[in-house]
Formats: sequence, structure tokens, C-alpha cells
Amino acid sequence: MHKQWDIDSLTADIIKRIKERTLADKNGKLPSERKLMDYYNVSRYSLRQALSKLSKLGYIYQIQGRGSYIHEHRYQANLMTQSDLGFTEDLAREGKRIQTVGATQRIVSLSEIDFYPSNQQFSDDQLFIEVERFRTLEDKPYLVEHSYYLPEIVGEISEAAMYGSMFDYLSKEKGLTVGFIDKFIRCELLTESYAKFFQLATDMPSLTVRDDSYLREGELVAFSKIYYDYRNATLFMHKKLLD
Amino acid sequence: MHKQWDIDSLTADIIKRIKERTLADKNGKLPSERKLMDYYNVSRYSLRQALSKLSKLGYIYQIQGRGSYIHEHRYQANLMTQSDLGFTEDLAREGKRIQTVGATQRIVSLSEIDFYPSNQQFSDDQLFIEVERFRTLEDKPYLVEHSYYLPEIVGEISEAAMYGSMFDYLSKEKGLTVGFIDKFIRCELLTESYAKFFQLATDMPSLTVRDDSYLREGELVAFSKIYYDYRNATLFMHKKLLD
DNA sequence: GAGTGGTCTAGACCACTTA
DNA sequence: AAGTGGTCTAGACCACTCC
Repeated sequence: MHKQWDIDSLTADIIKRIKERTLADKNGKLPSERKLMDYYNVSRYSLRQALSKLSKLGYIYQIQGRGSYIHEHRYQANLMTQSDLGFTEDLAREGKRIQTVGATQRIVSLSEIDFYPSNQQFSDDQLFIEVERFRTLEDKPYLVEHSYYLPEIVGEISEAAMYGSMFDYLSKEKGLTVGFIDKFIRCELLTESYAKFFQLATDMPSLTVRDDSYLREGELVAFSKIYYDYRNATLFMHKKLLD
Repeated sequence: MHKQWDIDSLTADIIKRIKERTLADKNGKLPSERKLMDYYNVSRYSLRQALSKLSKLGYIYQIQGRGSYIHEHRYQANLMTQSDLGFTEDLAREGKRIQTVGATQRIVSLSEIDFYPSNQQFSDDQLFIEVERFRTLEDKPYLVEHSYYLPEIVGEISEAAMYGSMFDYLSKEKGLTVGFIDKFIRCELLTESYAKFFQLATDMPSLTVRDDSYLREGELVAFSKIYYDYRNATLFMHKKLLD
């Protein structure tokens, strides 16, 4: 039988085989692209799309004229990759349990917001739904999410949604599809209440990810800032040179 | 006449035209991919490679069935993008002047190093060339680079190279080509001497980028940690959903 | 239905490595 | 010379948007 592969399932299958160690030889060398094309019965384009993803995730590296090799990188706790970085980290994190242990919402005016999106002008009477969520990973403090939603787009936000995935909520209940997100990664000092959540002293730092979330149509729907415990949060990237 | 376009020059030309505002209509809508293919006389593949880069850089977004649009994002000082993140920020930064204002090097043993690469085992008698470089951007403190080079690969490092681009030095003087870099972005506390350079108090934070630099052949050649002034450093990323 | 971006195939040629 | 990854072309079909 011939399974049909799309790029995502192809990528997933290769990752699975890399982890099982059933694809590479004992030196960590993978079969050539031509052999993999035949094996999976996909075109060069599709195969290389998948290999490119594997490369960005740090699983392999490729050398022109020589071949593709597994790139071991030691397991690190709470390592986020660029592709992991979801709407507000609502994505499944390899079976780990993320819980919201506290959440508040209120309506605020322009003068009350703590930060702004990158390229938006608001009128003076613009209102926002301010949401603060305190979340744990495996029952340990993991992040604080401080968001502003635009009420004329999202309407009201139910209490139930506050404790679940905002991304799914907007998609399923409101029919809103987020198309892309601009991210600004910085290091900032914690306020007292956030520091307390992480059991840190006030003025200790935090790795922050500012998100500007846009609908597919290009409209800003929310902007937020996520604070991570600086002791735990690491963002991983892989850079290939000569591009 | 027909200029031949490769993907890099194609990408650069579209960026140029976006900035000049000579490509999009008044609503920020770009010509369709088919029109751009004809205009530049390239294949769909090449054009979409270029558009994909523009998308990751935050210049445009694309909507299936509708078209491609310019995505304005406000200019921010010292915004790094993932593709900017070079060997040690040696890349040209839009004409801004980066200078090394202090540099030291010494040979150290395994027990003396402050941090380790992600997936490497060293023998107990492994030696390293430790390099510390203090660098300014437009004469203001910008970053401190703390690196360990593997002497059996790079040999000695000349004093001249310490004040220039290590990347160019390895490439031109040593014939070593860095193929890829793993990056680990974190937030850490500054030591006294680094804090002093940034004119900050000790224990103030810093955005750090840990690099593991590998030769094209997959051998580790150096590992380093770059400390940025947390008040100035912002890393930009663009995430497209439904991938 | 026409036009748009998203995906995928088949094939070609090039640059580089290895033998 | 053979094999590898890197680049590029031409063309097809699909999913979605707009009229």
C-alpha cells in the first residue's frame, strides 16, 4: 500500500524515525535525498521542505556534496523553539500539562494600558479588554500573560475561555482566525505581583515575548506580553549560514 | 535587457520597492504572484521563496484567495531579526557603526570555563581560547561577547582579529567556514564587570544569546554567550499560523 | 467563473565532495 | 566520474475570495 504524505506528516515521520534511530546509519548519516524521495514516494520539493523544517528545529544539518546528518542537541528543560511559540503558548508541549491558575479581566481605556502594539494608532476613546492569566507548567509557575483584546473584534470573553485556550476560543466560538503574529523578545524587570507568582524578588528579570496578533485579513485583534521565569525559559533557534 | 535574478537579489529588490512605495497600490496590496513572475521573469518557486523571506522579515503578509499586502511595522531602534543574528552580530547593521572597545584573550582549562555548549563532551585536559570583547553601537555600550574557541581547530587568534570580525578572520585567514549555529536565548543577571560596561548596577539583567558555532562539516568550533543591554535589545520574529 | 495564494510533481543544471 | 545537496524552471491541481 502507498500512504500519501503531506509535508507535515512527512516531517513528523522523519522526526519519529530519527528519534527511533531507524533512519540514519551508525555515523548519523541519513539516506540521500534521492533515496528518501523514493522511499516516501514524494517529490524533491516536498522532501526538501520537510528537511528544511528538520534543519530549523535543529534535528539535522546538511552538507553540500556530502549528505545529511543528525545533529544531536542535548535535551533541555523548557526549551521553546520558534515554531513552538504559539498564540500564547497554548500549544501542546509534548504532553506537558499547562494550567491556568488565576485569571482576571476588565475593560480599560487607552490611558490605562501598560504597553502598546508596534504599529497601531488608536483613538483616544478606544477601549480594551485587559486579561491577566497566571499559568503553571507541571504545577510550577511558568508564565504570566498580560493581554489586551480589541472588544469591537472579539466581543465579550467568557469566563470559561479565560481558563482554556484563547486561540481555540476565538477560532471556535467567535469564528476568528489568527493569521500571523509579530513577536518582540526582550528582557524586563518584574513587577511585585508577577515576581511573587514566580517566587522571586521584585525587580528580578523576566524573559518577555510581546505578541501582536493579527487576523488573516491583517486586522490587529490582540496584543500581549508574556512573562517567563528567567531561570527556566530558553528560546532555541537554528541558523544556517550562506543563505 | 533582461536582468537575471537570484532569490537574494530578488528579495532585496522587492524590499527596496516596498520601501520606495513603488510596488504596492495605495491600499498596500502587491501585484499578484503571477504578475510578479512575469515582471521579474522568474518562476513561481523563486518568487515564492523571496515572498516567504519577506514574510518572515515582517514586510508582507499573504492571504489565500485575496493577495499579498504590505505589513507596516514601526521602526524600532536596535531591533534584531532572526536572520540578522549573525556569528557575533558582525553583520552590517544598516550602516550603523559597531566597534570593539576592549578585548582580551587567554588560554583556559575545562574547569575554568563559565558555561558549556549544548551537546559536547570534552576530555578533562581540553583547553580553550577564552575571548572577551566589549562592543559599542554608535559609541554607546551595546554588547559583551564571551567566547571559547577550540584551539586545535582555530589555532592562534591574532590581536588584530580581536578588534575585527571573528567570522571574517576564521574564513579568510584560517580557511574555516562556519556552517550553522545553534542559538539559545535567555535572560540572565549581569556580573559586576559587565554591568559596569553597560553603566548598570550589578545583578541587573541582560538579554543573552548563547551560540554554538559549527563548521560546515559539523564540528564545534566555538561556543559563546553574548550579553545585550536589556534596555536596548529586542529580537523580532514573525510567525505565520496554519503551517 | 475568474483570480488569488497554497501545495505538489517532474525534471534540469549547478557546486561541491569523495573516490 | 559518480554521488551529494543547492537552485531553479514549468506546469498542475487545490482552497479560498470576490464578483
